[in-house]
Amino acid sequence: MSSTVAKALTLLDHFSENEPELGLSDLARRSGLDKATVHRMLSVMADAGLVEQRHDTKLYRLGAGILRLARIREKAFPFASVLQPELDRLAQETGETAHASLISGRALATVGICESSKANRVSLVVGEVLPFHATASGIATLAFGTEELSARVLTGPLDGKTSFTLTDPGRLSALIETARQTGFGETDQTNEIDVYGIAAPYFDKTGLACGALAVATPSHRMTEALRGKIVGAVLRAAQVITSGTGGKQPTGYAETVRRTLALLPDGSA
Amino acid sequence: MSSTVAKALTLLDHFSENEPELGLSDLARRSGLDKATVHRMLSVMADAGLVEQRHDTKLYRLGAGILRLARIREKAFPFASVLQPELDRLAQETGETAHASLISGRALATVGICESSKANRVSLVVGEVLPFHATASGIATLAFGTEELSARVLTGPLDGKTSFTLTDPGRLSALIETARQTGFGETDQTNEIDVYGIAAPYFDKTGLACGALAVATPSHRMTEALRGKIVGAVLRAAQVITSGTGGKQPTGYAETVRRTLALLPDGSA
DNA sequence: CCCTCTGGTTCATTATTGTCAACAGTAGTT
DNA sequence: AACTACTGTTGACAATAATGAACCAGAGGG
Repeated sequence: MSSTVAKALTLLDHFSENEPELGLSDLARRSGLDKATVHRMLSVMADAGLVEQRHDTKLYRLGAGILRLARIREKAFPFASVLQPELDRLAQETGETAHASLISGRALATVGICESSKANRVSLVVGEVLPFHATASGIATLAFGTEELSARVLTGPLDGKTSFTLTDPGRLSALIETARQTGFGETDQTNEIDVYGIAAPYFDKTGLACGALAVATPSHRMTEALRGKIVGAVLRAAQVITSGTGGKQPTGYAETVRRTLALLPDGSA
Repeated sequence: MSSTVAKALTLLDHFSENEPELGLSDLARRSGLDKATVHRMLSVMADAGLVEQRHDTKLYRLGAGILRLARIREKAFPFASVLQPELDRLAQETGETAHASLISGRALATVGICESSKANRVSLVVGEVLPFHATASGIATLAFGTEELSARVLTGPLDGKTSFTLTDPGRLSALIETARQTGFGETDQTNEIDVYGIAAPYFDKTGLACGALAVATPSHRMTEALRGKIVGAVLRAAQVITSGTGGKQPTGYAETVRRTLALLPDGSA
C-alpha cells in the first residue's frame, strides 16, 4: 500500500488551477511526508519532466513532459476534442455548469468543464480529483463500471465531504443500484454544500463505463422541471460522446434510457 | 542514482504516437527491468491514473490523469495554445515541417508539430523525446540555457544516433558556442539521416531558454537561399512565442539576432 | 539580534524493492 | 492432445534504496 512511486505520484494531486505552483515545505506538509523525501521525489520527477522548478522562486509546477504525454494520449485516443463541443452545447442547453470526467485510478479526473453563463452558478476548479462515492459522476460511473471497481470503492474509506455524504457502504450501494436502474446518477450536496449533480455515464468499446458527463446546479435552484430538462440533456449528450469516441453502450442501456426519458415531466425531446 | 520512481517514470518514455499501447513483457524488455518490477510499477501508476490497462487486451496505455494534469498546466501557463498558430504559420511560410519543444528534465519534449505540405517532407513522431546533443533544438536550448544544464549534458553520455552525431564533448561545446554567437542552432543529420535542422530558442521570463522552435528539412533539399529563409522565419517566430508566453529575451540577444539577420543572403525581411 | 520561516543536505536505520522462480492462461505447432 | 512459447500475475527472500531526524544556509520580520 505504501509504495514509493505511489507516494511520489500523490504529490501531483496537490496541484490545481488555483495552486499551480507549490513550494517544497508546502508539499511536504500536505502530503504528510518528510521534506527530504519530497525533495528527492521532486528531483527525480523533474528529471523525468513531470514537474519543473522555477529557478527564481524555487517553486515547483507541472512540467513540460505532461504536455508531451497528453499529446500522445490525445492523438491516439481523441477525447477532449470530441468532448468539448458537446460539453459547451450541454451547458448552453441547460443553462448550468457542465463537466466531464474519466476514471483515473482510484478517483475521477475532471477532463473538461464549461461553466454556466448565469451569475449564480456552480464553479469548478479545473483539474480537481473527484471522489467516486460523493459525486453524481462517480455514482453513474460505478453503476456501469466493472464489479471490481465498485467493490474497491465500497470497501475503501468513504470520507464524509459534507454532512450529506453517504459514508455507509450499504446506503451507497443502494444509490448505485438506483442509478443502474435509471441510467444516470444523482446526488445532492454530497460533495459540496449547495451543489446538486446529475450525471450520465459514457462507455468504452467494451460497454463499460469509463467516465461520466455531469451538470451541476445550485441546489436551491433545482425544480422538477429543471431536473427533467437536465436529465434528458445529459443522457443524450453522453450517448453522443459514447458513440463519438468509438464506445458501445452495454446491452439494455438504451432501453433503460428510453424508460427514464418517458417518465420525465416534459421539457425533453 | 537509480531511484525507483525514476525507473518507473522512464516507462512512460516508451509510449509514442506509433505505439500508444504496450504490453507488460514488452515494456519490461525495453526498459531492461524485470517483469514483476514493471508490473508493480504499472499497477501503482494505474492507481494514480497515469496509465490505464485495457481490461480486454491487458495492454497498458497513458491514462486519463495525464489529461487532467495537462489541463492544469495549460490553464496556468498557456503554451500549446499560443504555440500552435505560430507553428502553423512557420510551416506554411517555410514550406517545411516545423516543431517545438520544451526542456523536460534530461531531454527535450516535443510539444507541437506542424508538418510540411510537401510530399517529400520530414515526418516526426508525436511525443518523441529528443536528446539535447543531437538536435538543432537541443543545441539552441543549451546555448541559452543554464550553465548547469549544458554541463550536465556535456558530462553525460553522448549517444551516437547517426554517424554524424557529435559524441565528443569538446566539439559539441564548440557547436553550442557557435549557436550562442549566431542566436540559433543548426545540425545536419546528427539525429536522423537526411534531416537538416534549424532551431531558435525561446525564453522564459527570467531570460533563460526553456525550449526551441525548429524547422526540419530533407538534407538534400537544403540550399543557401532556403537556409536564409528558414533562419529568418524561425528567429522571428521564436521571438513571437517568447513574448506571447510572457518571456523575456536575455540582454544582447536582440542584437545577436539583428546581426545574424543582416548576414543572410536575402529571402528575409 | 533573535526567531521563524524557506529550500536543501547528510547519514545511520529499516523497510521497500528487485530478483527469480513458479503459476495460469492463450495461441500456434506439431 | 501434448508440446512450445508466449503472455500477465503472484509469492518469498536477499539486497538495495527510501526514510526522517537533525543540521545548514539564507531570507524576511519583529
